Amino acid sequence: MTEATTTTRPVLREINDMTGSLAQRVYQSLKEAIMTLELPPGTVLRKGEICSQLGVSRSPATEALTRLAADGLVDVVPQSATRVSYFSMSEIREGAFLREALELAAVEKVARECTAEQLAQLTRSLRLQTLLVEDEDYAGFYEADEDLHHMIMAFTGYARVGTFAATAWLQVDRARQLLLPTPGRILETVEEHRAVIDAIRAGDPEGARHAMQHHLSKLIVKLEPLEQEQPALFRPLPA
Amino acid sequence: MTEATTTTRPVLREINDMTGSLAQRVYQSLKEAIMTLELPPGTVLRKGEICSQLGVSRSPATEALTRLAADGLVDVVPQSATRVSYFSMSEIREGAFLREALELAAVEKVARECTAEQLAQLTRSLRLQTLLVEDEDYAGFYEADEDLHHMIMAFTGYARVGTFAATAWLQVDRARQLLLPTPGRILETVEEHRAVIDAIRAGDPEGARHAMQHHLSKLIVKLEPLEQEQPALFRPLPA
DNA sequence: CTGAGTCAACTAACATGTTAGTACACCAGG
DNA sequence: CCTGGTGTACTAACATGTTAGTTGACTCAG
Repeated sequence: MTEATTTTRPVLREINDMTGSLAQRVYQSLKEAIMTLELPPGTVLRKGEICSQLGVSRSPATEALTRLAADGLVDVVPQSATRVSYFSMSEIREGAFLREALELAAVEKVARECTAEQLAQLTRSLRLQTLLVEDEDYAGFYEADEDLHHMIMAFTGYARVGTFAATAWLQVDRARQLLLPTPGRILETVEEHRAVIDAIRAGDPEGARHAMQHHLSKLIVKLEPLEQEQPALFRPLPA
Repeated sequence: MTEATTTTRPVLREINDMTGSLAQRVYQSLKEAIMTLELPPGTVLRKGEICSQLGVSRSPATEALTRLAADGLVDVVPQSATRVSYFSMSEIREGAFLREALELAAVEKVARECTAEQLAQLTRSLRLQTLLVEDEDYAGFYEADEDLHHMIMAFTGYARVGTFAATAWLQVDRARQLLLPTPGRILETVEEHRAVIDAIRAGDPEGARHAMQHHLSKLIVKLEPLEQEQPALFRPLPA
């Protein structure tokens, strides 16, 4: 009764229905929970808890934590503790900067050498987005939005660009969970996407670049106030 | 006498004089050997050998290999073997693309908001390069060259940009070991650096961007012929 | 009441034992 | 000679035991 139960709850997704090595699965499970804020910043991750909750030994758990540390999603205090990393506005800005650099380069390249089939896929995605907005299906729109961006990066022909961008984007994406989608913003988003795709269709790299830059600049503006609104999620000590 | 000694040689740098955790040190040691081609592509890395050569147990060795796999420097065949990854021209092009994207964004930002002190540091680096060229100190020049690029990325104020760029650049940097520095090229390099810094000094982001793009484009041209010249180092099977 | 010093409990880091998947050599059959 | 199956040796992946560094609570002097 009086015991102070801390974090021993079914927060982690079951790993049995996942694919890959155990370490890979544990990593995915933890990453998901961190990104959705089910494991909020500051949460202490104990190897023992992870092992018992997911039913694995310490080896895969250790590897998972190592990878999360590399991603910057957890902070390891040697010999002491591992915590979910706090938000940091400077890291969020940095992530946005990196993502912008990569995505602008990508869209520029795609505008220069996009095939008809690829263009058709982009156009199809845009039409889907329009439909989802009409249906007010926010979750679906969110997914279609991400798909479009992934598509553009995939069309560069460089497989790892997407991976890199995703890693760079982690801090931004996590913070984005705190933003509520508004109908007005979503309509704007579709129009911004349209501008990007129009420029790609026109084979206008410079135009595509600017359209994408305009699109991406909208997000960071929304994120900036978070530090004031949710100070608890941000680094208590800017160590 | 007749025994076929494979790879059991003092290829790895001693880890005792290094800092950080054992895993970190093993990682550094292996990475260094791979990047300098002392461990050429295709070399099989056995945990056991690494352990005995460096005098550590399998845990830190495993973590090191995991990180190298994440860097794309080794290919792990599950349950079977871990090999130093082969060169791949498409991966090299991809690395160059990523690095260009990041460095152009960086130099653009720096040109926009560079302080007097930072500009002085850049100018100093350029002067040093001039001296090193006169002395025909190629190794020193190589280092000064890298310093300049790191400096520019550091001046963005974003700590991880450099880390990201370094990771993206790994394949390119490894391939670069095969290029012999020529006096003519080095003189050109200094001039290209000068153009970049001049544009930064002038507060001309667009100009700095183009100067840097011109500079970076020179390298990939030199790398392209390598696939024909050293086919053994490239992927035998484009799996 | 407050501060430094001590110590016990807990953790990550490291070492080692165990399991299971892979690849290669060998052999039987065509 | 070549092909397909089988078995063994070897590896990474996983589990578990051990060590050593950190933290925070407790003690006791000021």
